[in-house]
Amino acid sequence: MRCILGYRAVGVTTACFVPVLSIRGAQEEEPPDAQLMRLDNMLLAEGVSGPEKGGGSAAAAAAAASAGVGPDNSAEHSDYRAKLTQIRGIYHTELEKYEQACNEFTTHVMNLLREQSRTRPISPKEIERMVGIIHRKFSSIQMQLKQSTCEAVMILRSRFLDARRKRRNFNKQATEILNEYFYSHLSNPYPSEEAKEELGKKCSITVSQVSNWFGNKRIRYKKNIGKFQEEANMYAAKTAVSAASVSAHGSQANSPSTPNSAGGYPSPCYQPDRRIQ
DNA sequence: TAGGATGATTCTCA
DNA sequence: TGAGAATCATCCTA
Repeated sequence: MRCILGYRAVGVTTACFVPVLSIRGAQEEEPPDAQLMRLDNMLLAEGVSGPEKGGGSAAAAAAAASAGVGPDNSAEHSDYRAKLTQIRGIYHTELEKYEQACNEFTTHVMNLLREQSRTRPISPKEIERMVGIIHRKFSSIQMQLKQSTCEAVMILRSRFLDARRKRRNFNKQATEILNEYFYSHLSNPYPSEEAKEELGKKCSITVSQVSNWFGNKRIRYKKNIGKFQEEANMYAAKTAVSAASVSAHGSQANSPSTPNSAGGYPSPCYQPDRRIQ
């Protein structure tokens, strides 16, 4: 029996159905359709069930996206996708096994009834009822499989989100780059998507991390301008020196990503009277 | 080890 | 949908 993150595939043998083939079994309630539908929808949304487009990993990628995970390729993300693919694989294998077992068992029971029909009369209704019982039993086991799969996906997802919460401080160079951009655009510290992408590349972080950083920075700057004054002056001076150096050499102004400073951003524009409102 | 710094998440609003 | 604000969780340093 395989186990991923506490997910155990429910094994199936025909033996486990023999004791329940009784009239009492026939009177058991139908599996709740609403619950089954919810499980089906969830498995579909998670990319576990449903049509497989471009392999399980594609479905898992879609599921990762549905888990609020951007299209980055971090180790955590690929690990998440790999585990989701594994869950998907097990789910489909088990589902096939159930279907096969169901068909085999139905045939087996039909044969038994045929044998019995030699000694006693068996009506088509009775046969139909037996087949119905078998199918209902297998359906309830399928539902257990779906429930286990949903649980496994939920556990995987929550662990993934927990992992994301664990943070690492950006390296010094990345913080420098972000600060340089922030203080040189203090009058409008809202980088465009392109700028965010470029900053992300330079700092080896994702675009959403850049957005987070700027969001945090704007608020924290606004809340305590006094505290950041020194930092602002430092970066302003730094950028001014870079700009002066560039103009002295007069050759780097056309660099694609470094329009006005060695840090790659426009000339310093730190002006105490032009800050975030 | 306490407290500040910092990245991430969530909620609200325009 | 992006920004602001509050908050959480972790890191870092004295």
